[in-house]
Order: sequence, then structure tokens, then C-alpha cells
Amino acid sequence: MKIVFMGTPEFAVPTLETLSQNHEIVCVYTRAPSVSGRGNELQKSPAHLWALEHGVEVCTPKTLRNEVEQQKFREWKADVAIVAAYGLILPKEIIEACPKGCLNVHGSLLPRWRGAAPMQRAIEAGDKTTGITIMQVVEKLDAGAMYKKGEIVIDEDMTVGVLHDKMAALGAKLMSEVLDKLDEITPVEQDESLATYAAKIDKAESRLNFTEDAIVLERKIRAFNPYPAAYFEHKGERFKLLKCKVRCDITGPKAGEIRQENNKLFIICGKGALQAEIVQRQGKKAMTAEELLRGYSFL
RNA sequence: CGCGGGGUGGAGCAGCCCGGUAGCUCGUCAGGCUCAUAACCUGAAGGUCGGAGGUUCAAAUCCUCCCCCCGCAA
Repeated sequence: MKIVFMGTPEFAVPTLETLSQNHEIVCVYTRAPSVSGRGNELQKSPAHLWALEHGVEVCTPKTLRNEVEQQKFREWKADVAIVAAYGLILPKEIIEACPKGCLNVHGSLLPRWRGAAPMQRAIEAGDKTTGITIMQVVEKLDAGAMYKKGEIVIDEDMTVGVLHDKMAALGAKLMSEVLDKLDEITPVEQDESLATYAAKIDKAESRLNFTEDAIVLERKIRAFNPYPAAYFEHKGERFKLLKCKVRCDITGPKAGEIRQENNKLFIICGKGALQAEIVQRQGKKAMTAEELLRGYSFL
């Protein structure tokens, strides 16, 4: 089939790559390069870079809500539009532009966790499983009828970084399977009464509040690893906690108190404590708590 | 030219401001103690102090340029 692919971050690349093997990608729509990173240099998106590398056309419109862009979109004469974390809300005119419609790969088992950060919210909430849903794009966000789902178990120590990679790979596989049998599958409507929303990650959330339960904080640490990474501050410096162990056996009256014992680092929480395992001090690389304590003291 | 921290034996750091024989914690190796040990004791190996210039009697330390790593902001 002729496909217009719409995607932006790393999550979109496996699907793009997989579909390109059996289909013709006529154009990649992606977010326009933006200033980011040190030096504020223009950075192209992962999907953009993939397209350049494979000699595929790239479009980076700021909006699709005008006749000019919509006409341009129709002129690709694609059979289907595939969306994977594109970053722009699609207007009706685009959704209905292709004869076989517009399909999306979403990082949750819909209708749970509609929205921007489904993987992070699933881990943060302590969900035991999550997965991928391939569904139709409709005007309402992530509310379209579903073609196929695939489940992934969230292990006790799984970070969103690890989950993301598994999900991206599964999403690519499922989307490819759906496209192969597109005419045979009847999509199933979502049960609106079960819908929940996964709000996008706000940087302010990444600051840890140690008055909370250690179990909750540990989930957040995994949900925010590697990005944006949960942190706390000490003597004006920022310390990212990348991996921690919950220690219900350790308690103290003062939440946020830091203890160093036998090359181990503990932080007292509202309930229980966290034992820091991988820490990153600002300006430094991530290291084990033991390594950090060899050259730094919190006391 | 967005702001900032850093590159010192295998690991994490101190020393740099106020130039003058490279230090700490850990690891490694050998030996000792011990029922035993990740504990303790003794000893040893291991460093072009990111790179290139410059200043100086003398540079990890001061000056210039370059390379690399990281935090913030967006």
C-alpha cells in the first residue's frame, strides 16, 4: 500500500521502519525541527532523520488546519495514513483523506490511558500490565475503534525507557499485521465508561516529595527514567534518582532525611524509605550510590 | 554565540584561586590474622594530571586554542 506516515519521536521509528519493508512510504510527516539541547541548535526529529536516511519525502507543516496543507496531503494519493506519536491533532479533513482511513498506534490498552503519556502513567499507577492498541483516528483524542491489541507485562523493576522500547517494537509488529488484513478486521468500539487519561509529563512533577509513600515514589522514579528523571536537591545541587529500592523496614520521623551507612544511601520517606541504587549528581554521569559516596558526602 | 559543572593510576573524588617532588576512599595483586568473611593488619603494582601551544628557573595549578562528558533552560 501507499502510506503517508505521521510520527515524530523515537517511538515512531520502528513502525516506520517495519512498514517501509512491505509498503511504500510516500511521505513522512513530522514535527518541524526545533531548537533544543545545549547550544540551542536546531534538531530534527528521529522520524525526520530516518526519512532523510532512506530518501523519503518529509513534510513538517506547523498545522494541518488549512486548505493548502490538506490539498497537499491529498495529492500524495496514499491508501492509508499511519500515525505514531505525531504531535499534532489531526483535523477531520486529514482523517478522512485516505480511502482506507487513518490508523494510530497508541501506547496503552485503550480505553485506559488515552492521551500524551500512557506508558509513564501506567508505571506510575502501578499497573501490572499495559500494551499497544492499533485503532482508528477520530476527532476525539485516542477514542477511535480498535483493530488489535497486544499486552506487555510491567515487571517490578521496569523503567519507562525499557517499556518504551518494547512497546515501540510491539507497535510496529501489530500495525504491520493490521495492515496486512485491514479489510478483514472489524474494529471494535471503545467502552467510553472505562476511559482514563494520561496527562502529559510536567517537569515540575519530577521533583520528588519524600513525604509520600516510598512505594509510590519508586514507581515514579521508574516512570520518569530516563526522562525527565526524578530528582531531589541537596546543598543546592540536583541529584537524579534513576533506580531505587523500597525499604519498608527502614523508617524515620523526618521525611527527606538522608542516611549514609556502609556505603549505602537511604532516604526516609513518609512511609518506609528508599535505598538509592543509581544516582546522577548534576554535571556528573549516573553512578551507583556506592561510587557516589566514595567521593561525595551528604553529611 | 542561551546558562552552568566537569575531564587527575581500574572506579569515585581532593589538590587548581595563593605555581615548586601527585593525595584520599575503593578496587587489583602478594602476604598475614581468622572456623570464616564483603571485616582487620602489612606490603606492592598501576598516573602522558583530556590534547596542543604559550608564560616561567619551575605548570595538574597561570594564559590561548581544540576535543570529549554532564546538569539546567527551551
